[in-house]
Amino acid sequence: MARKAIVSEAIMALLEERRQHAWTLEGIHAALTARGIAANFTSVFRAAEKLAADKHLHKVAVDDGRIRFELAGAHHDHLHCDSCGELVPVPCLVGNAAFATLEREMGIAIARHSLVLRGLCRDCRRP
Amino acid sequence: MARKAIVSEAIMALLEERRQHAWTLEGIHAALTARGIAANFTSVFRAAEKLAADKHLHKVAVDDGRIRFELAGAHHDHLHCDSCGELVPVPCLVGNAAFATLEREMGIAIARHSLVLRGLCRDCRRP
DNA sequence: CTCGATGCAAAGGCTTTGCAGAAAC
DNA sequence: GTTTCTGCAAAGCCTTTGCATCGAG
Repeated sequence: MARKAIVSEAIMALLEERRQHAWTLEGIHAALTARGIAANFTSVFRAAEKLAADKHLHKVAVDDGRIRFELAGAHHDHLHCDSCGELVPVPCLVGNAAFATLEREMGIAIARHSLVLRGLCRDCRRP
Repeated sequence: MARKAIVSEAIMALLEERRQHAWTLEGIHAALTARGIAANFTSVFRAAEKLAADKHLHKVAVDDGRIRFELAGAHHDHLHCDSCGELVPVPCLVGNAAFATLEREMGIAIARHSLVLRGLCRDCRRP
């Protein structure tokens, strides 16, 4: 190491505070700025990519085309709300047994997965 | 209707021939070109979007950031191969009972879902 | 004439890279 | 000095839109 990774540390600290929230780069950047860490957007991008490469963060893709980052750790899936666009964490619905069966039947190897539900979050369901 | 939707029909014909394949716009465009239908890329984009809006096609998002289109119809999920990048159709692993339980427990409404597995497809698993 | 489909060009949105400067060792 | 992080600017990539034109009714 040759220099203190301020941006990376700030990102990790931010995401630790909301352990299951999935952030866009823009969201991370805005949140850091809001707390007085005026990091450059590119620096946020590079730090987040590095953290993801180092397995500290996960990248999540949803249909709106924007990548989101969240803390690696206890696995969970997501509900992408059709109304407000939030990506809400939900417990994982898929059991290991299902994966093992599928691997055997199809001859594939499953390393991880991403389940994105579409519908309405709790708040948007009852307006 | 005011004019024959040649591009839309060509897209539907193409996707009907490989019912579970998920196509990028670029892939559709190339395939149409290859079979002598020199449609403009924009026209492919608009036709595909319209077909998706009309529920004839589904859009699938994966981590590489490129949207894919496939025939709507019998639901299935996908394996995104870490090696070759193909999006391979696999049978759905999630039961309706699981969704119903989750809806009740979390107060959400689930309309549909997208499960993308990451790992190795059959061909890439044994090189 | 009217309405939707098409083509070409250009703009958009978000992601990614190049390069120079700064900081820790 | 070496290495890594940071910032600014610019490029890239794919998606999307504007505008003029074409074609079927």
